[in-house]
Amino acid sequence: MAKKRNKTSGKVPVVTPCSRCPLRKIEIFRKFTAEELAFVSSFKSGELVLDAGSTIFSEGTNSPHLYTLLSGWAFKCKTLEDGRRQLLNFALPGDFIGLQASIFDTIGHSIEALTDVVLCVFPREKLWALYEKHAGLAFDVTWLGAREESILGDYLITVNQRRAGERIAFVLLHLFQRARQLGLVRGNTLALPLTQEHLADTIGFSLVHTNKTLKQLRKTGAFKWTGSTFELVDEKKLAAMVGHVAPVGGIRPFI
Amino acid sequence: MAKKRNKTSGKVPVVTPCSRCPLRKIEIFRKFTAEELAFVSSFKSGELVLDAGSTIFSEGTNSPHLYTLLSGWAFKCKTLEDGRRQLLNFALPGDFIGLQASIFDTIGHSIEALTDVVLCVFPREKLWALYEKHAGLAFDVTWLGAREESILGDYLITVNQRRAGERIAFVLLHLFQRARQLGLVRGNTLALPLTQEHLADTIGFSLVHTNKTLKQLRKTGAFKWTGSTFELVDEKKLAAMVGHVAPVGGIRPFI
DNA sequence: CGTTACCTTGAATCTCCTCAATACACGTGG
DNA sequence: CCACGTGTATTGAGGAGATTCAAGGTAACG
Repeated sequence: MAKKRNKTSGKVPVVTPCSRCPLRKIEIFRKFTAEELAFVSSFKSGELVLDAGSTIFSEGTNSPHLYTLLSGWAFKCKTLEDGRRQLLNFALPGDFIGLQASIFDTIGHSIEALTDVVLCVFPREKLWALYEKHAGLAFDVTWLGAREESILGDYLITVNQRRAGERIAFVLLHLFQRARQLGLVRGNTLALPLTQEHLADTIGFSLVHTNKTLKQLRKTGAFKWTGSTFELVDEKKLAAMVGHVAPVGGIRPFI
Repeated sequence: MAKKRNKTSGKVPVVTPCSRCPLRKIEIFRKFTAEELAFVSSFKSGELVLDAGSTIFSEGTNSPHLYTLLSGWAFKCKTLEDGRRQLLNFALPGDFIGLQASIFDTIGHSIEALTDVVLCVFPREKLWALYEKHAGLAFDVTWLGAREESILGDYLITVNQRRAGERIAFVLLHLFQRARQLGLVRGNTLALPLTQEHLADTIGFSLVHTNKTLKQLRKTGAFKWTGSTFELVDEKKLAAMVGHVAPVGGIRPFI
């Protein structure tokens, strides 16, 4: 893990200015007005670089900061007394992290880095100024919250009503599509930084059963997944297993 | 069902003005400033009265209206091709209905009235004015969205990681606590307008298994539930079965 | 008094879980 | 270089938990 750090540590001292944010080039993100860009630039107070496996937020705590994910993957999860845990959703570049903490003064889930990550840091106390001065950005924040709700609803029905194979197909397709929107897919191949245990905790099955179901799914030839390399061979076939995935499409804000 | 209508039909012609909204008296709702109250009053364009069983929103559609629930119970649900369905969350008086439709231009779930309901109607097109002129109310909208997300997260872990008995205990306790906050509980008794089938579709079990598990739970004596009357006999005992329920507490907005 | 909606129960079956063991890749220290 | 621990993936066997099918019961309503 220490070795991995080297990959990013060279960039650490230089904070990416919002005007040159690499995410702004991605077409699914909406364009800012000059005023909005100026505000967001002043809103951003720094960057946080963390290793894979780090905890970004702990369930039940609070923080003076809000984050957006600039690069890397993370996931939100809740843990039960006896150690069972549930992954709630994944965070990919452009996603907002810690909204609940700002709004309720305590966050209902932990957030953990799945890969090395870079986070943009915003002081929570200025969120109010955003609402007062930039209705468009305020609307964006609501949009991002509503999107989380929408994704959780999709997870809830998938994970509660579908069989093992369908659940796995849903999660894989969902993540692939989100990653593709962000330009993280080359050809049909994606660096998918999940273990089977993460997947098991997402769909609510034991690791063993997840593994056995995955074995069945691989036989269909719809995808290949070895190590951290995921290749979607036949998207339609995978989609057919799911029933339907209603992606939250359209142009989206990213702060 | 037609008979039930009589109960409310006398009130239909008279639209409750926001200044005399009965919900405003309930202490968990935050107080409006005079300006906010005036804006909300002008924002509200009418009331919609529907019988139990009516569909308020259909999955995948849109509407020129936003609603808040003034009285009665409703639930949000998603349906699969083969008819399996998943209840996502319940709506009680003061809850916002149709936010997703306003934000994404299409709603990801249906909403159905569980009892006869009265809804306050707001024109969607004025939502933007709310964001521009009343940052406080805009923040409230975000708050309500984040609360939905928080509740869905609780459902997701409960329904995915806990056993049958725990799931049922969670839902019953959750609903009881929400209803109590709204003054719907007399003594320890609540009019709970759910069937066992609704409960089954909430927790993700078959009706048969839900019924059998419920039978076991009743033996503990923690609650009584016959017909639409629910009595919480021993709250601590019920809470102990759940593990924990983290209620989204504190003062809340209602538009 | 028949219909409808909801609740209850039993029996057979299948899905998924737990326990347990093995295999492989990787990095560490001897 | 090899021995070892650690994290991840894989496989088998037996059992608990949930499903489905099927039948009956009760209360409300017209």
